Amino acid sequence: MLDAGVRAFARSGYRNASMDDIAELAGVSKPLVYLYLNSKEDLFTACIRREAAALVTAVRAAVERDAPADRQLWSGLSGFFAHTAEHPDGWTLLHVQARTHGQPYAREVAAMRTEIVEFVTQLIAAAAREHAREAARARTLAGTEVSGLAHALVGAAESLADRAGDGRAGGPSAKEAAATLMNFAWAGLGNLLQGRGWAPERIG
Amino acid sequence: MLDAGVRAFARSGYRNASMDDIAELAGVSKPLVYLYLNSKEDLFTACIRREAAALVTAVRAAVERDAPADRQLWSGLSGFFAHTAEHPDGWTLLHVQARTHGQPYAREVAAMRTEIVEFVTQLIAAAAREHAREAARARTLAGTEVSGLAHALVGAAESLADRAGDGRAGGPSAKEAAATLMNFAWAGLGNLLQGRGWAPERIG
Amino acid sequence: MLDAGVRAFARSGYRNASMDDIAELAGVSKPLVYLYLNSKEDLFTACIRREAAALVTAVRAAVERDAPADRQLWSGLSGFFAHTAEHPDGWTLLHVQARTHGQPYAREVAAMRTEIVEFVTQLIAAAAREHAREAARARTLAGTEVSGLAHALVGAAESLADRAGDGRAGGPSAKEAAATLMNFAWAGLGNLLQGRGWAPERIG
Amino acid sequence: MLDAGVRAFARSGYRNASMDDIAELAGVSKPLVYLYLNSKEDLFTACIRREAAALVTAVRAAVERDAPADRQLWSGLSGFFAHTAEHPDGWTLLHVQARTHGQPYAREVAAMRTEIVEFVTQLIAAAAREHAREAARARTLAGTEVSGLAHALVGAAESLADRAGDGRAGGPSAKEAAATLMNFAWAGLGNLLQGRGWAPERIG
DNA sequence: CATGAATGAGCTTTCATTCAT
DNA sequence: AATGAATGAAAGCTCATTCAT
Repeated sequence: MLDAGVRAFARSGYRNASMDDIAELAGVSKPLVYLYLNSKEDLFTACIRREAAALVTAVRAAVERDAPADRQLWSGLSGFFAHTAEHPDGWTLLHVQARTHGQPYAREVAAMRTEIVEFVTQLIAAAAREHAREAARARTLAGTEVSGLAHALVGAAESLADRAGDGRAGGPSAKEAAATLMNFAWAGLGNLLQGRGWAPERIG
Repeated sequence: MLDAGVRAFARSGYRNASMDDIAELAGVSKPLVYLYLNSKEDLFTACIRREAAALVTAVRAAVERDAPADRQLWSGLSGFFAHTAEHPDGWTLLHVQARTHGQPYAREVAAMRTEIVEFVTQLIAAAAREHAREAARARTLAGTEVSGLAHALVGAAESLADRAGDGRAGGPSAKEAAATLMNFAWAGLGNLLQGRGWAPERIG
Repeated sequence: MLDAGVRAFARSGYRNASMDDIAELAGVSKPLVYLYLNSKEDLFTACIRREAAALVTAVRAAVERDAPADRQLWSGLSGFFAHTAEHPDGWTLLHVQARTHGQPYAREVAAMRTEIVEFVTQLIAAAAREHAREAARARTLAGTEVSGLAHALVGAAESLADRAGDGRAGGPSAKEAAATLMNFAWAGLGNLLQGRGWAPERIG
Repeated sequence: MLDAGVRAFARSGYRNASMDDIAELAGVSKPLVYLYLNSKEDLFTACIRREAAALVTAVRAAVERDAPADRQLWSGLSGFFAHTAEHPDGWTLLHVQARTHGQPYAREVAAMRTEIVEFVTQLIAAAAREHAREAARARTLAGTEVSGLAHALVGAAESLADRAGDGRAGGPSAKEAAATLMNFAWAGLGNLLQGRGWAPERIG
């Protein structure tokens, strides 16, 4: 029944998907939907929560604990791309629809996002510590720098996931996408740690 | 009058924003809205077009022509973040709402996005050429690599712009966001050019 | 200006014809229409009155006074068919549109119709008197009989006029239509006068 | 529910009768009307079809098969007048409203009318054959003459029915109206068959 | 005298939501 | 537990009508 909701909401949008459609898609009668999920808003919330939980769970399960930080990040990204590719409706629901319809829903996915960003932040911090052990003149990163990188990384990942779900099959595989992203992000991190970050020095 | 449309659509979504609301917000009567913009769909299209044009214009104006490629990219990003921060409703309209409601609108912003991605692609290619002049053992980038980088960069920028418009003031300034992104992407470009990309195989 | 009204009302119907259409058709601005004819209802009424007057005038002018009654009737019918064929919009306005939209307008054309029916009634009565002078055993007609014939005659004439205006050119000419009608009506009158009317005698 | 539609449409006209009015008249809520009859147009069509079928059925039932042709015609006319007098709204719907509002509806009643005209045509032809058996020097009628007579007869009948439905009680009864019409038309037929038609040339 | 600009009111249609069964 | 039947409320759109110029 939630399946029907996710699918309908993802494909038609919250307003366009009617409760009739959803009930029919689920193969049950409309009042039954109301019995289990009190209202359209509640149904939408329930769908979002389920998809958010599924996504977080998938990413968590994909992460190779006890591996080096970069490897953990890479495996997490792989898991993320694999899950969004396998559940395009769920991803659309979270990343497109939930954001489109005001506060209660947007907050719901914002919470999930924060969770992921924090996880990435910790990985980056761990990587920085690892790096510090190995390299001599490593500098310490400010919190905002780490957080900035994490946000950018997550943002780029979301973008790639959107692009993959655009319907054109034959795009990059989940692991390829993850590798592409690591190429950019990890290099940036390394440079930053060695004091070779990019800066608009030429400005007054 | 378009202002009212942009604001209402951005905040309530296309379906939820009623023509009554928009008319009231614009301080005019509903029939007047229909007199100037023939239908709700036309109004939506007009809003999207205006905001897309404004954004592209702003970015174009911000780019420092004749500067080195990285500097051009940075100034363009700064302009982008400055504009989206100053016009959060316009940005939401383009990036969230227009994508949510079917083909005609999505195509409109897809065109704008393509324009920007191509611009970034050219900058990256130019940077690669500059780099080739300076560094000895620079390798040539494949077209897909450049394009991949451009997409990731634009995607990350969009994400950061979203975050900035979330309403929580005190986020990073436009220039800081641009610098973060440069750090994220430019280093990746450099590493790629020197054949030092990240790859999962290196790890256990 | 009334021309435009007649045409628009006849072709689109009272509700479908908008004041915008009419003003544009008349080549003037809408407020001007309101200046001369206070409202849409007044405009409609004015159109009906004009067309009714024109029709009655045309029929009156066509009647050959001082001729025998049958000849008068025939010439009147000819005039009627000629006028309705030449002014199909006017005829539609009177016979279709005015009847469709409630009391005030329906009454207007009912008055005109009454006038015509009375005229026909008098002609029939005159014919009866003429007949009485010529034929020996003529019987006197009851008022209801005369009136019934007049009504039927006028009704049949209206029907033929409708059929003629249906757009298929090449129908019978006005004079032919009038002759056809005379064939039926006058014979019926003659038979009645000679006591050879049709009656359901066989019923109990 | 169709009753309400017929009544509202007949009295107010298609455009003037609002779905609110109809729903209220039917004692149900507006959405229910839309549930059963999909749109105003469909409701109108359904009303027309029902009334047309009812009228045709009533006329068919009234005709005394196996009686002589004139008797059949008379009984059919009686049935027609009786039905229209008993269902004035239905008659108005068919004869006034359906004709006023464009092709799909007009066609619907045109079909019914054709059916009736053809029935009358056959009766007249049968009468001519009967007449030929009895009278010696009967001439054969051309098809156009028969058809013209049928059209005129039906047209006159329609007109008389309109008059009866005008609301003024005390008009002629159904049988009287039928007799009047028979007098009007049957005599014409007889004269025609005997070559004694009326023609303008006979006069001065 | 004539009009461009503006609106109040109403119409058709849809949909989330609820009872009686 | 499950549903067919019904509705209140609202939305997009149109049009007769009026001022300020």
